[in-house]
Amino acid sequence: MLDALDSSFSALEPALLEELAPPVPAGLLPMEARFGSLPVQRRRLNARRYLFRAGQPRHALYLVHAGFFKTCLLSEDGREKITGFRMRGDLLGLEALDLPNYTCDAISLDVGEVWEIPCSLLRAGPSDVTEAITAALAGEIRRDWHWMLMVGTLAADQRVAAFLLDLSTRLESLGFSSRHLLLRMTRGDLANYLALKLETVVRSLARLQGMGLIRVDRREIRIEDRCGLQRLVTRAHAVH
Amino acid sequence: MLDALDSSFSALEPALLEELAPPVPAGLLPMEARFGSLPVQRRRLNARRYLFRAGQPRHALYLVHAGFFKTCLLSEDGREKITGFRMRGDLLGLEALDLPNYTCDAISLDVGEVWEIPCSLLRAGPSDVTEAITAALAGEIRRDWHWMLMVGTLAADQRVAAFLLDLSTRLESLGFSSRHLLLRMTRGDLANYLALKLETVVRSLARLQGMGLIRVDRREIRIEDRCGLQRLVTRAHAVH
DNA sequence: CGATGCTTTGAACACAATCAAGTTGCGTGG
DNA sequence: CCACGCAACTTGATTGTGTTCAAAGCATCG
Repeated sequence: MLDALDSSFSALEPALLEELAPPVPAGLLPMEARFGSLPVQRRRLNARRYLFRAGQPRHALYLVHAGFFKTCLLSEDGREKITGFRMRGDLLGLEALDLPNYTCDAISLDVGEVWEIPCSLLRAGPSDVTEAITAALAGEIRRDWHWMLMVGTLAADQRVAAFLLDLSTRLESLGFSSRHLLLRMTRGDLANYLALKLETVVRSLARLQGMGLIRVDRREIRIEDRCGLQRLVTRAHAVH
Repeated sequence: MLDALDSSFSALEPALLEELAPPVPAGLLPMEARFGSLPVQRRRLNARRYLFRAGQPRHALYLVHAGFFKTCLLSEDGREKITGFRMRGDLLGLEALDLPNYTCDAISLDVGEVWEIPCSLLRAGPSDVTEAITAALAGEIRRDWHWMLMVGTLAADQRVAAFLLDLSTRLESLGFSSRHLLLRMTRGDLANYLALKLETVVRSLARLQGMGLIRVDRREIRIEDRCGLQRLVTRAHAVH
């Protein structure tokens, strides 16, 4: 269980962080180029730490530089929902940009580093910063809408396949391998995100492996037949 | 079928539009106050018209002043998804604010009026306009996330109940009755939005009526027991 | 080691989807 | 005005996918 609010720094070996933030094809990410020169504070986190929680006062935005995070919604009656997995180049806290407090939890899935972008910098910043933020906001909306489309129209196996393809694409754009994925989240997290049950995700992965589309070994996924996955998703019987 | 792109003006009786945009409790909506003084073009639409389509060049944002709209995503392989129902005070086109083209379709559900906000106005406008846009973007993200939570954690009846409660709240804030709802969308649209099938929505509405929570007469819904609806939603067995 | 958290697998069940008629309401045209 | 056609809606019977419940397997780490 995650019950400790621990935002303390931790001594991470530089080599480890390097591995988590390999040089991307284009060098620095656009967002990093924009903020790297500014006086942003860098914060390192261990795995399974809250970066922030819903309700806390929001005095900054966070740019993920290394590691992986999940953002979660928690309703009053205890229902929980992962709204997204965030990685290098993603901004955390965007959804509360017009509010004094965060409205979701942000939790690290492994060791990571974030750059803290104070609000003052956003308000007074040059217009290209404002534009970048607007783009990030609009991009999040488009991402959410595609999630809606996926969950609303695809069956379990297709959702899992679509997730793997999307993750593969995102990782590739960050300079990681697109064939060989290392899932940072548990099966339970994955199920929650895809609006399925843990057991269903397990069985879907097993079925995809049975079809020869992927190879599963614990948290490691090897994509054997990308086109086959794509076909599985698109030739949707519009099931479910 | 909606196959005609018709953005032409139509002669609507002023009285009809008045009825669709009653005086809200606070008078003018915040958004309207902000843009009402500026030289925005007003456009009237009949029912079932495309305001814009995915792929079209985006030269404006639209503020809904009267009527109801839906925004839809359409995947290449033909899957369709309604991403939201939009009403007075909502902005259309937000999700493409950083792109040259729209990424969704916006369709009127009945006669309506939108105010066209050209991009130039957004870029050069005063900072309070920028802030309002940011707030609208962040608000859309929060709305989408709550949709995810709902669809990911609630069973069919609960989703329908949650939808009715949300609609009731939104309509009330616009000066409409919160007890007596007139659905502007078909059962099919509703089902699509809630990630259910048409028949399931019909049966859910029938069940809610059977429980004495609502009264259904075609597109008219009377909320008989708001608390009961709320309880149905919150005391979620975390089903599904 | 034993403890814990995560994952896998099996069997039974339930909810929503599917398939198939009908019905209702509404606009159109005879 | 009624007859027609069509789209939206309702209802029933059946099926199937994903859930639920239960138990066991397997890593990691104190």
